[in-house]
Amino acid sequence: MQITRASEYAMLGLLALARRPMGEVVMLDVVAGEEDIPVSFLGKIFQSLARGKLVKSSRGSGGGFMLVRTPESITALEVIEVVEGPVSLTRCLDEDTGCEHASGCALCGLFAEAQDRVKEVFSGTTVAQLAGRHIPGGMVRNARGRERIVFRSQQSQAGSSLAEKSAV
Amino acid sequence: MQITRASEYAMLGLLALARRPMGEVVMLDVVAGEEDIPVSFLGKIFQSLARGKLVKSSRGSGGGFMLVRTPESITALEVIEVVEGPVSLTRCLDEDTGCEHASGCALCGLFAEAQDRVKEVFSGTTVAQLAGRHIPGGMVRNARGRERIVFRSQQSQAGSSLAEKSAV
DNA sequence: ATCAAGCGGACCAAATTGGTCCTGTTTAAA
DNA sequence: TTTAAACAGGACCAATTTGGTCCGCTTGAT
Ligand code: FES
Ligand code: FES
Repeated sequence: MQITRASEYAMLGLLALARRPMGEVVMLDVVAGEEDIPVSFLGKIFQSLARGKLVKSSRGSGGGFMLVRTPESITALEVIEVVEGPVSLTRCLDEDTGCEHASGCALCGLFAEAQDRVKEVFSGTTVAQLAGRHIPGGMVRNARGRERIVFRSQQSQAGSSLAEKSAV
Repeated sequence: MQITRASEYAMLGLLALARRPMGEVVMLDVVAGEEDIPVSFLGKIFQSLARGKLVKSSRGSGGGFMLVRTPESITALEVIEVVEGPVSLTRCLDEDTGCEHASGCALCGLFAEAQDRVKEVFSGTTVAQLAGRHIPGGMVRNARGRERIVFRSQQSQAGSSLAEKSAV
């Protein structure tokens, strides 16, 4: 269950759609600009999202992407699995390759439990919930070299040294 | 928090030591043979374990490795962090590189929660607990091409198609 | 017809994974 | 005091994954 940039970008992209009225079509570069994601990479990711029936694409002038399901019905786990495939915390838990050490291996049980916990977390969180918590892109993003405007998160993000940099 | 082979081998290696009377010195190739791990790779891993003060090595004839702490006191999390370093579920949670999207990002909170859950699981399990559940290597291992002797795990490992292959 | 968008595949560099191998050093024992 | 057994450490390696880019194709609206 490794979370790569692709999953993160997918989630952020969906959040950008979720912030808008349901059914609104948004162009790729708008989303990419809003969340500061390389547009060509986001294109790839939204292709997966479209294949996974989470968004619908329309081509040509006036085209773009829209949500096909309500943000409340899309869980983070779905998003991750759509973009990363059926991933697992370790190769031992992988469906096809499987565990070399057979069924007696205590580790498999431990790993499986840990994986279940993270799946619980992700399947218990929806895009809508995240959209509610998310401060829209333009305000917050670091943007790889652009100015950073940070205001204190309502989530306790303990030990973050970002607090001092506020209001710069 | 990606679990690679190194972590798995480290755990299995420690289990091999934990099965023996405390303080017994075991050679690398014995452990490797017991758990079916490439001996040269296991050597590397045990170097980390030694640096992490989980095992002590002695060189020369009659040398090998021994536990320096009781199996009850070593948590799975410690082992993983010793061999993998301070790993995180996603790069956004990485200490140094950090999160590009600053403190307002709702995803960070989600990822952090998921990561906390898996850390809970791993820090709540000791080598001793696993050793109790683990069927010793020679009986169970698949051994990349060697014969496989499987008997049903006492852990419910649901959906495992291995059951049919029992007693082959 | 034409232009604006996404589609899809080829391609890419860098990092990581999962090792091997060789040259030490240390230590016990012949 | 050799000598052999065992780990230490570093160099090296191939395969895979990650995080993208690019370009030509198709689709759709005007
Ligand atoms: S074999 Fe990898 S954990 Fe059981
Ligand atoms: S920036 Fe990666 S999750 Fe917040």
